Amino acid sequence: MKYAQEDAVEKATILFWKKGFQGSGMRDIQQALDMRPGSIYARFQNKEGLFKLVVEQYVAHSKDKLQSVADSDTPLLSLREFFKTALINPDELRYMRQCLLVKSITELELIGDVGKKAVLEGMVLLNNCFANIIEKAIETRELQETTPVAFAADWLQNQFVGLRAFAILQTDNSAIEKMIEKVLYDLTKQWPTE
Amino acid sequence: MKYAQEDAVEKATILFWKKGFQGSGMRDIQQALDMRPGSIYARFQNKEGLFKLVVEQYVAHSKDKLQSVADSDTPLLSLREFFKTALINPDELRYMRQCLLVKSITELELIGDVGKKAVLEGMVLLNNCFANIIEKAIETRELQETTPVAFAADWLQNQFVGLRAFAILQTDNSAIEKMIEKVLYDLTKQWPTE
DNA sequence: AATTTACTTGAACGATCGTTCAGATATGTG
DNA sequence: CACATATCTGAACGATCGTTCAAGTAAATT
Repeated sequence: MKYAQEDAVEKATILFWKKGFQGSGMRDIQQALDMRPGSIYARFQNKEGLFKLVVEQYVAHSKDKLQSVADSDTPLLSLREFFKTALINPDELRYMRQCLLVKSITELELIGDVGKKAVLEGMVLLNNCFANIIEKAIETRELQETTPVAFAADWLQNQFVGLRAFAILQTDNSAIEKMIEKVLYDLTKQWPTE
Repeated sequence: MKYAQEDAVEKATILFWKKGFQGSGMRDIQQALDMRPGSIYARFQNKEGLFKLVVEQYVAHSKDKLQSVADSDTPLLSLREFFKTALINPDELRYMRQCLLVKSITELELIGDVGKKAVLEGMVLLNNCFANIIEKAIETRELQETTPVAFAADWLQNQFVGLRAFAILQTDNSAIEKMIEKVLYDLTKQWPTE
C-alpha cells in the first residue's frame, strides 16, 4: 500500500515533468496512475496535493544525488558526472533534461499556494546541497580556499538551470559536454572581487 | 489600423509573458485586447496565430536591443547595462525577468507546430545576435582574440537563461548584480582548451 | 442615397477541465 | 459467516476551454 503510493507519485512525476502542472489533466493523471478519480482524490486530496508530493519526492531524490556527490572523495569530479547524467540521456528521456522545479517556476502563478510553497522550498533545499558540495570541494583542495561558498552555490545552481534549458534544445551531446567543462573551469578559477 | 494591430500584439505579449500560452485563456485575451472573439479570430486566425505574432515581435524587439549593444563602441559595457535593465526592474514588471522564449520552451509540447517553430527560430536568431556582440567585443579588444565566438555565443545565451531564472526568484538586486559581474568576468578570462 | 465591402459583435457550440459522491467492492475483525 | 471498515469505481456536475457564425455596424465606392 505504501509502495503503491510511492509508485503512483513516481508515475505522476513523469507526467508533470513532461507536461507541467497545468498541462497535465486529471484524465491524463488517471490514465498514468491507472486510478479512478475518486481514488485519486481520496488519497491525494486534489491535483495540487498530488503535485506537492511529486515535488517533494523529486527534491528528496535530487538531494540524495547531490549529497552523494558531496560525500565523494572527489566531489568536483563527481559533480561533472552528475551533470553529464542529468543532461545527456536518450531521446525518450529528453524531458528529464529540464529541471522539474524550474519548469514549475515558470507556471508558479497558476499553481496554488501549497504547490508553490513546495517548489520554492525545494529550490532553497537544493541550494544548500550545492553549498555542501562546494565546501567539500574546498576541503579536498579541488577548489581554492578563497571560493565564496554561498555565492558560488547560487552560481552553480544557476549554471545548472541554464545548462538544462540549453540541453533540452541540443541534439549535439558534445556541445553539452563542452558547456559542462566551461562551468567546471569557471568554478575552479579565480572569482571576481567585490 | 496597422497601429492597432501592433498595439494588440503588445498587450497580448504582456499576458502570455505573465501567464504562458496555456495559462492565457481566450477570455483573458479578449479582455486584455478589448476585442470580441470574432474579431480576434478574424485578425489572428486563432490563439496560436496570435501567439506566433507575439513571439515574432518579442524576438524582433530583443534583436534590436542586442543589435544596439553590438553597435556600441564598448559592446561589453553595453552588455552589462543590457543585463541589468533586463533583470532588475520594479516588482510590477517582475514577470519580464523571465525570458518569454524560455518560458515558452517549457510548454513547447503543448503549443502547436506554428508557435513552436516561431519559438525555436527565435532562439536561433537571438543566438546570432549574441555571436555578433562577441565578435564586436573582440574587435574593440574588450575580449581576447582567442575567444571561441560560436561557443561563447551559446554560453552567453545560456548565462542569460540561467540569470533570468535566478532573477525571478530574487528579492535582492545586489545578488543579481554580483551574478552579472561573474558572467562578464568569466567571459573575459581564458576559456578552457578542448 | 444606394450598394458593396470590411470589420465587429456576442450568443452559443461541443470538448474538456477539476471535482464530487452514492454505490460497488475488497479487506479486516469478531 | 456476519458485520464493520476502508478503498475503489465511474457517471455526472458546473465551470471553463478554444472556436464558430449569423447578424449588426462602419467605411468605402458608385
